[in-house]
Amino acid sequence: MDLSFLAEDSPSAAIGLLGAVITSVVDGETVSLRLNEVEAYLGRDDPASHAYRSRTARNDPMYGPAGTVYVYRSYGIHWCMNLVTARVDEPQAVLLRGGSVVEGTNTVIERRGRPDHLADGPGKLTQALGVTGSDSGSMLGAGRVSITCLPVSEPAYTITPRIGISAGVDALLRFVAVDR
DNA sequence: CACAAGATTGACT
DNA sequence: GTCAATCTTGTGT
Repeated sequence: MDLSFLAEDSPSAAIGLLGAVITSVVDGETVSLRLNEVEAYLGRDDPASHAYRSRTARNDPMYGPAGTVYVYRSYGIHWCMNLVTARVDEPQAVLLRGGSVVEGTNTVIERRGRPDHLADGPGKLTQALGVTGSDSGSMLGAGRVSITCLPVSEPAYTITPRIGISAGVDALLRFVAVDR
């Protein structure tokens, strides 16, 4: 799988991820999601980014190479998953906000504890894949998570401001696939 | 060292 | 629509 597009700036990488299929193998169970909602975070100049201030133990993976997985705990309860983009020491990432299950539906229903709303939110998507903080810092394809399919054609998408942030609210960096 | 705020979700009124 | 759960970072004392 050619993941070189992840080395571009996060907005470009985010668009390239729309329609891509991400797969995890956790506890012997394979789950695949087609991504349809992502957000770009720009790093040091982006007040909404975790890398806006200093480099810490949490955001350290953001400074790694494109294709690094960055997972953080949200509101003390959920895990949220990003894919690092751009180059080393340039802390950019794409937050995976939503997707549709294309493989392992039964496993996802079991993990989510309900038959619907399986991956329509960053915390839900991460739980569906079985990804936790222990996956943060690992590399796509080398750990439990990989990209197994890219969009076949240019994805149709809409652009909106990002969700759930209080700084940088004007930036149009959320990308939602039109044809889910 | 104390404490407020957060890239959210699900249960409840 | 409203609200609690729960932990880590960043900032101030």
